[in-house]
Amino acid sequence: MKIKLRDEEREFESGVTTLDIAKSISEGLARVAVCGKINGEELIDLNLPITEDCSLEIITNKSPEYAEVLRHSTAHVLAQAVKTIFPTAKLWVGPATKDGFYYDIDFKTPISNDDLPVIEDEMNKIIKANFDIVRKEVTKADAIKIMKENNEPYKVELIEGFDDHEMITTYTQGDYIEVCRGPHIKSTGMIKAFKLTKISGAYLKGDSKNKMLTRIYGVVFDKKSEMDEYFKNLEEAMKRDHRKLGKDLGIFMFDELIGRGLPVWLPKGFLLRRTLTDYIMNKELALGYKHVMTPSLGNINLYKTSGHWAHYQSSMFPAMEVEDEGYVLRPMNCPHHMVIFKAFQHSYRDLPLRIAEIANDFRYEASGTLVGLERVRAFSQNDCHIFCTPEQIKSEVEGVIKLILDVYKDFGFKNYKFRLSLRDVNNKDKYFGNDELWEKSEKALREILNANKVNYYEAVGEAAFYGPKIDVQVVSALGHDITLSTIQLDYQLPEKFELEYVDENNNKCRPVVIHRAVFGSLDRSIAFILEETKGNLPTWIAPVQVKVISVSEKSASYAEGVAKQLEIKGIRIELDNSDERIGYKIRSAQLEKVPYMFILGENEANSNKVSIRKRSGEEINNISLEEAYKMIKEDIDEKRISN
RNA sequence: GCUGAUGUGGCUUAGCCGGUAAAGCACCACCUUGGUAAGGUGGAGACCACGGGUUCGAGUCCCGUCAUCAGCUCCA
Repeated sequence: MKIKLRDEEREFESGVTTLDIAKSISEGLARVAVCGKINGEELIDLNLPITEDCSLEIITNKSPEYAEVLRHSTAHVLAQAVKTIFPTAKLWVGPATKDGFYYDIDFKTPISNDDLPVIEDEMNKIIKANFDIVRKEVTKADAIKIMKENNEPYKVELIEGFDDHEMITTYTQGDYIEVCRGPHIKSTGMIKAFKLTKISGAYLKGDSKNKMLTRIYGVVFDKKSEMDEYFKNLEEAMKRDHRKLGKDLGIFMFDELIGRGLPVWLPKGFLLRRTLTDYIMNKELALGYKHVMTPSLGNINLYKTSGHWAHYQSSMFPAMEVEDEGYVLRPMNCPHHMVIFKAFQHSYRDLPLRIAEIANDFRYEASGTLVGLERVRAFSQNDCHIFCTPEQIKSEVEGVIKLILDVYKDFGFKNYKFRLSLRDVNNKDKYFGNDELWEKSEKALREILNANKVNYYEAVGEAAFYGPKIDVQVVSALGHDITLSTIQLDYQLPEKFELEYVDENNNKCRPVVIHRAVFGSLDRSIAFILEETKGNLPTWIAPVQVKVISVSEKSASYAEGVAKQLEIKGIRIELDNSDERIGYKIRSAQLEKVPYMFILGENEANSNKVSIRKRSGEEINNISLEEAYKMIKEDIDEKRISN
C-alpha cells in the first residue's frame, strides 16, 4: 500500500495507523503525531487504521509548523487554566505569535503579575493530566449554542461572523471546550517547557475605540534547553539596547524638565551625528543633490495647502497663534521643499532636481509610544525631494535604492528587508488621489524592485496618504519592526502646490516627486547602529578613535606630543594623563569602547615609538607613529566593520 | 492616548511587618608614578520623582500629577 508523504512516497502495510507512520518519520521519538490531513481532509483519529493508498500530511515535532501548533495549543491550556481559576473571565482569542503565544481575556477584576505563577501552576496540572485534545465538527448554530452555554459572549460574537454554512470545529481537552480552526497537539502532556512572560492591555479586535482586554503573553518550546536559550538571548538583547549603550557611552540623554521624547545629544553623540551627516551629505553632493536649509516652523496654511493639516493634524503639535496667524512645528519637510521648487521657473532640462536637507522635525507622538531614540517627538531626517518627469521615475528610484544599499554596506547592515508599502483599498478615504494613479504608482515601484532583483515583501495599508512607498525595515533589539529608509512616490503634492516645469515643446507639465530618506530618522539610525555594533562603533564613526594613555607621569609629555600629532592629522583623540594606574586607564578606555589605545611609557618615549592595544585586546607593540597612523587611516578609509 | 508595572545620592542597587536612609562605582583630597580590564586611605554628596492624605510618626500605607518600562492603538 502506497502512502504519499510530504516529500516522498513510501510503502506501508495495510492497517497501519497514522500514529505508527508518524513515529516512523519522526525517528522514533516518543512525542510524535500532533494532527494531520488524509487526502486533504482533517484527521479525526490518529489511531484509525489505513487500508488504501492515500496522501498523508502529518505534523510531528519534526515538522516546520510544529512550533506554531505547540504555541497555539499552549494558549488553549492557558485559557483552560484561567477559566478554572477565574470562572467569570470571558475569552476572546489566543493565537500563536512569532516566538510565543498570548490570550486576550476580559477579567471581571483585573489580575496582576502575581497571578501568573498561580496560572502557571494550574497549567502544569492540566499538562500533567495529559488530556487528549479532541477535534469535532459542529454546525454554526451548535457552536453558538455551546459557547452560550459556556457563557462566552465574545466567542459567540466571533462565531456569528462566520459563514452560515461553514462547518466549525471544536477542540476539547478535559472539561474545556473551545471553538477553533486548529490544528492542535495530540494531548496536553506534549507541552514540556513553557513560561508566562508578561501581562498587558490590548484593545478588543485591535481597535482603540473598543474595550481593553487583558493580554497574557507566554512562550513555549519543545525543549527546556531551547527556552533557556531564548531567555539568554533576551538578556543579550537588553545589553545591546541603545538606551543602555547611549547612556553608558555618553551619546544622548533625556530629561523630564526638557520634555519627554526630546533627545539631548551629548558631545560624543553630537560627534557621531556630525560624522553621519557629513558622510551622507558628501555622498549626496556627489550624486547631484542640492542641500537647502528651511525653518523648523511653518505657517499653518502651508500644511493646509499640502493636505497635512487635514490628514496629519493629530500627529502635529498644536498651532501657535501669533498676530492672527497660526504657526506649527513641522512634522516633515515636503511642503517647504515644494515651495522652493515653485519659487522658480523650471525647464525639463533642470530635472531631476534633488532638493535635500538635514532637517529637524517634530511630531506629537502619543506618550505611550515613545521609546528611547526609536520613537521620539523631535528628530532629524536626512531628507530629499526629487522633482522629476514621469520618465525619470525609474532611474531616480533605482538611484536611491543603490544609494541605500551603498550606505548599508558601509555600515555593515545585514539584517534588513525591503518592503513595498501599498494602500489599503478597503480604507480609501485615508488616501489622496484616484484608483488609477495609485495602481500605476504601485505597479511602477513593484516593477523597479523586480527589475533590480531586490528581495522585498508587500504590505497592504502601509502606504503614505499621498502615495506608495518602498521602505527598508529592520528589527530593533527590543524586537520592534522599524523603518530606517524610505522612498515614496508622490503625484499629489505637486498637484496641491500646482508645480510646473516646461517641456521641450514649451508645454507646462506637472513634475512627479520622489520623497526619500536614507536615514529616515538620524536619531533612529544611530539607535540601530549602536545596537548592531553593540556599541563597538567602527573607527570611522567612533566619537573617540584613539585614547592616548600615559603609563606614568614620566611619559606624560611624550603622550601629549603623540596626541597632538594625531589630532593635527584629523584623528579624534582623547588624552588620559591622569595619575591612575595603567590597568585602570585601560579598563576605562575599554568600557568606553574606544577602538585604539596608545599605551605610552618610558620605553616608547625613549625609542620614539608607540604601543597599541586594540579594542579587541590585540596588542601591537613598538611601532613608529607613522606606521600606527597609516594603520588607523586605512581602517577609517575602508570603513571596516569588524573590530 | 489606553492597560499594567516602576520611580531611593551622577550611575547600579539594598532598605524586613510604618520608628527621620545603606552599599559599590563615579566624584573630591592625600598617599602612590605603577607596563595592558579596578592601588590605598579619607571626604563630600539623597528633605527617598512631585503634590496632597492617613498616622504620635511615612522611603515604606492611600489618592492625584509627572516621568520611565512592557504591551495595545499609531508610526520615520
